[in-house]
Amino acid sequence: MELPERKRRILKAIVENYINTAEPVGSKALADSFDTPISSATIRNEMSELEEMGYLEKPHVSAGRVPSFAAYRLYVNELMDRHRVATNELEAMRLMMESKMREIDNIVVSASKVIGEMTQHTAVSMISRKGGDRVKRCELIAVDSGSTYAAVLVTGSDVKNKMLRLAAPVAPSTAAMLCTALNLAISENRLEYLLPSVAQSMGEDSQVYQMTSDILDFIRQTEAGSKPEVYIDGAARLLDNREYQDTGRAREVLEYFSDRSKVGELLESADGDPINVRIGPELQDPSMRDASLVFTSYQIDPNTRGIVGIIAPARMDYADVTAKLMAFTQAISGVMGRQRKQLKDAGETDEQRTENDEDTSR
Amino acid sequence: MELPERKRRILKAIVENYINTAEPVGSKALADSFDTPISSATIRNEMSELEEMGYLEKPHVSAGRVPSFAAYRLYVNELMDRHRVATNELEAMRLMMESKMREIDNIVVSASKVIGEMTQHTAVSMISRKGGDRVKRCELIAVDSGSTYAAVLVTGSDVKNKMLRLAAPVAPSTAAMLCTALNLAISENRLEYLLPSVAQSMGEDSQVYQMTSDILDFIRQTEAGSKPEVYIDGAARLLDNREYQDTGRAREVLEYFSDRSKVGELLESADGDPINVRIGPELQDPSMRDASLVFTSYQIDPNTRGIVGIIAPARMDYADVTAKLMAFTQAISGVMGRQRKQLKDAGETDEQRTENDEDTSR
DNA sequence: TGTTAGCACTCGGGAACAGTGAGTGCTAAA
DNA sequence: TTTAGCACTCACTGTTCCCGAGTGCTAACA
Repeated sequence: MELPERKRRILKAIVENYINTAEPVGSKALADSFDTPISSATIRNEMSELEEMGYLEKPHVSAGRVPSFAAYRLYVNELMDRHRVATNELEAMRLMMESKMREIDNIVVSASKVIGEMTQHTAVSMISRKGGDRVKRCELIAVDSGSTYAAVLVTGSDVKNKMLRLAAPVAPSTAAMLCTALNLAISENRLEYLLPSVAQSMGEDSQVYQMTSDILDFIRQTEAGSKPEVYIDGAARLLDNREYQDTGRAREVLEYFSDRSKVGELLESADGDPINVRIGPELQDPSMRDASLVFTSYQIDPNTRGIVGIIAPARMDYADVTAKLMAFTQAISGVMGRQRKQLKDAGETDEQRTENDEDTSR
Repeated sequence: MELPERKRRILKAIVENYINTAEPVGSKALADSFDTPISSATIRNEMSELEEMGYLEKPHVSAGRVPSFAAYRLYVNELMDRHRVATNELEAMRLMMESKMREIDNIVVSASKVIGEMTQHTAVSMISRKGGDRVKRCELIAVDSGSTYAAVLVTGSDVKNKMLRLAAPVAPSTAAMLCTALNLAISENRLEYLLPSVAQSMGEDSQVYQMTSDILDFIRQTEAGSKPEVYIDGAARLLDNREYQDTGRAREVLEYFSDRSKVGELLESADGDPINVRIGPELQDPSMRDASLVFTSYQIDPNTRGIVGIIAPARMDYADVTAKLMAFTQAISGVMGRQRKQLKDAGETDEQRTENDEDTSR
């Protein structure tokens, strides 16, 4: 059931007005803001119908109307102007990205910083790896005289290391043997037989047994996929919004933020859309009831993608935020794409790595 | 100039009263709270003298008095009862530490969580390494067909790795040679001659040159000491305090928190004292003017120490907080000590690693 | 039939105001 | 030196009142 044009225009105006002022909007003020002359009475009629349809709410009888969550949803889906970011803003973002990427050695952190500063909202950012990376190889490196080793795991796209502190030294030659056995087990995909066999040959009390067990744990952990790290930038900016002037509310949300895994789950839910918008109740969490999350994802490499978004009151400038997020994704994909392409090209021409490449890989 | 006994008792009572109620304390209420009968008029006289001496302040003429920062300082230095933590609380802490240490793989995070939950304040925690760790060895590991290597650096106490993405493949044998050269240069302490010599033999455009340069950067970076990671737990708890009901103030402090390096600097300033207390203006930052920081440090290994503390309004229960921090340090040093001792003992008896050991090294 | 003008009604919020009570400083007596 | 007494201050609270923005309804109008 399509909303008639005039209702759409009115609803859009109400949402935008409310986004800007955070105050219930009344019929009179709204009538004035239209260029086509239309009386406040007419608007009142339309409003009361929109209210019946569930798009508007009255805080109390003699106040104006406030958009419902359904209204925000409709606004985002159909009403909102998908405006482009001004070129000077784009330029600013590009600059910001460049400087941030240089100064901070992590794309996730940079992403949240850039988006946070651009939108002046709380930004969240994380990296999501598709599937657990299979461990391809393992190296053992003696750190000191032999009672500390570092286990280094090589996966398809990453290298991880972990210190193994042993209760007694293990000879380098023994470690080397263990390493060979491990790599054999890895390549033959027979990891589960390794521990029993070590137990048999060396005994369950041996340092080697302990070591093997630790390494296997480490491998399992790595393949299970590390819990993704979630970064949050500018949580304090939340307090700038009228809806969080009440410390109780603010506390709830900040508390929610501090449980990164919840935020991470939310972000993981990104579907194929370029921009995902979750409004208020759609976030499924009471403490976030009057907030919205807008986020997008970008490819970092074939099985890694970054997700970045902002969390702000449901009354937020969706048009602005989505535009900025889009611009960001484009910019970053540009950088990434160029980098990947370079790598390929370079395979033939052996040309020098460029500045961009260096920035992000650092 | 020593404060007479009665003034001390009155000041102490005022501070403690204010800590509990967050409300200006008046002469009458205070007189009642003393067991030795003493009239409110007398207290008024004493109070007005204490005010002259700079220990008390009046929010306005007909309110009670509020302790000044100087009063807090005096309270912490001389007046406060250094009470011990109740044994059941100690037990709770021990349990908490055990579970946290198991579930979170990082001592810094655990420390802040435990202290944060114990005190119900915002906890900060970091690790500070004495001096840049010298790199002792370097390994190169091929990740894929040769265009990606991982550089693994071994320092006295740690192992770090970093991916080197190359524009063109480098043969494993070449990498091995580079590795040997690197280790030679490291052991002979002649790193600065390496790059020029690679340039000469391989050319400045070569992948090996690029690789060497990246590795040298990485080494330099590692030896310079990574910027310490600072963890903050329960920032939202700040909002529970009356002094941060005002969102403006709260925002300032949260903003301050988000700049970890500032917090880190503060913590680094720990001197030899078991407990450090920085009250209000002593924090040297306008946004922290009415907050205090109480922190302590504990040894992790010979040149690594952990620092943990809490940030809360200047009106905080110093006695409680310091006691809890002390208890924490003791507990953690106990764990660490046992671990170290075990390592040594184990050298002779080759006994199994214990649970504690495993917990913290994970 | 849809739109508009007019009107009575609602109700949150701000201003004005008075009363309360916890607090103070001062003075004079114990 | 301490204390009782007293006058004074002033934040805070509750009440009342009024304003005005906003609504719904009705009747006139295009």
